[in-house]
Amino acid sequence: MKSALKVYNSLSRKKEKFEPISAPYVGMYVCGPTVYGEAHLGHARSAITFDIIFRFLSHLEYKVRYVRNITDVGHLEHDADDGEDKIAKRAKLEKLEPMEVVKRYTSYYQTSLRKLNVNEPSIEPVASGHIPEQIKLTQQIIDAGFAYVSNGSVYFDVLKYNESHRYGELSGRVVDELLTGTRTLDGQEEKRSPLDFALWKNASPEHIMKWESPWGIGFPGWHIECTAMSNKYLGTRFDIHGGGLDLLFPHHECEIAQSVAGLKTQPAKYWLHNNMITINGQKMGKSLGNFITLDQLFSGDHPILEKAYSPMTIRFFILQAHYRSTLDFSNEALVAASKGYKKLMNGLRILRKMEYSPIDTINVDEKQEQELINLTESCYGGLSDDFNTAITIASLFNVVKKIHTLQLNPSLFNNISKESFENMKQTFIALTNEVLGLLEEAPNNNEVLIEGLLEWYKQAKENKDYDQIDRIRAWFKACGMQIKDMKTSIDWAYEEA
RNA sequence: GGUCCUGUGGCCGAGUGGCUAGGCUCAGCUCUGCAAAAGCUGCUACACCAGUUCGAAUCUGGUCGGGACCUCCA
Repeated sequence: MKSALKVYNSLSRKKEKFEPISAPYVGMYVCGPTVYGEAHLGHARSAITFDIIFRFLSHLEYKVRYVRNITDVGHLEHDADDGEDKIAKRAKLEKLEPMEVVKRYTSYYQTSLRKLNVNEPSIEPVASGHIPEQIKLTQQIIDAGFAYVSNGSVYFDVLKYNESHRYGELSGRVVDELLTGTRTLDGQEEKRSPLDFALWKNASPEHIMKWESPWGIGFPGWHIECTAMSNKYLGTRFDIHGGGLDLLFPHHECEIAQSVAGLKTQPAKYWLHNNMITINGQKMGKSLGNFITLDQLFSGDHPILEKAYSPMTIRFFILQAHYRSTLDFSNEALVAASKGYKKLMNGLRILRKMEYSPIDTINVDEKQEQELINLTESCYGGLSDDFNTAITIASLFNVVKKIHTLQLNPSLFNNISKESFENMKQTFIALTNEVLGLLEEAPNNNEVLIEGLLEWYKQAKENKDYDQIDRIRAWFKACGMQIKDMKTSIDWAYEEA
């Protein structure tokens, strides 16, 4: 199964066989969020996409080191020149220390992802914690002759780089075309070419977040952090680099250039990009202001939300589409996802308790046996084909149908072997829980259930049905609770014994 | 304007030369104290035009529509 895994590589624009540089080890770097605002559905898609990849590779027994960064500095507003640091801007706006902003939104992001059952990456480095590495890498690029110092800032020399390499190999862009299409912006005088991007920016005195460097006081450019941190934790060359499709250009293109220029190698073997979530046909994003935060989804507190959607519903919704397709948000689609998710969980509940139990002599029917085997294998087929969770989920639903059939007609067990049943059961549970990360969400109406039981208890008391009373008390006890009989009412309490 | 992606049934969404995707919705049936669940059946699916082919939703060309990137963005 391991050898059959195929992934779509944005660099080659083809599906390729997945062969790690040094199996069984896999290094994966994914661009995480800039923590200057609440995490939204788009963040969830990226996180879940690479969570699945992380989980599936681990499931295939690769030893994966998954690095996902937190950008807490260096992201500029507007354009790359006279823009303001996003974090600093937000900090001013909220009258907070920049690190307060970072802390708040980092924890918001992590908490939301935890609710979505996204596993934590192996390493989650922050840009501000890697300033020396970024300075060092910048120096290496200067030394290699691909960057220049200008007015206290350092810029990557795109045209120079393009003489010996190809700037645009990932995004399919051509430098000449980029030049003609470039708008003239203010503050470009420092740069030799408008395509040049900052590796290090000179900080003005009022700038809040700044560090010392060989070129004066400043802060790192946006693209350099990912190259510096991926290099630090995964080496100069690693297996997978991921991120949102919107990061492909210029961010990932620049990463390649930085790595090739400063570290003399292509950073990643496979480049994977998840597509966007759209709302009314348009990309959901910060810039358009049409995003829905994860908390809003969970609480339903947003004008366009008709109701609240549980984290697992969101996860299921995202997994029902392939990660490279755009996925359109709508209440209707979310409601459908919610029901589909519950159907899958109901199947899981039945299967968990289901044992191989033929009622007559076993007489394996070749056709039914093969059908069951195919059903089980098709569940893997989806994930193995560029992590196509949509296909895997469709297959899982076919298994659910089979589960119901077996539950209704246990005599069908006679026609299948124990081995293939157990294999099906194990596969279903493993893929659903461990790989897709879809867990059961406990019903949240326990209060109602307890009230109902107390009502029943009261009835039993009135009827002096002591057997019934004892039984109900035992149920409460089993839940760490006890019933309190009072003169005028009945209530429950936590058992203190 | 440039580069790229995309258009699938009431809705969402896989597929990519011949084989039922799947989920949700709606209608009918079986089961059923009622209901739900489950099962079965059905609801003019592949934007349009032309071509390649024994055969195309799937390949090629064109038309129309939608989107992404080119500026911060998952």
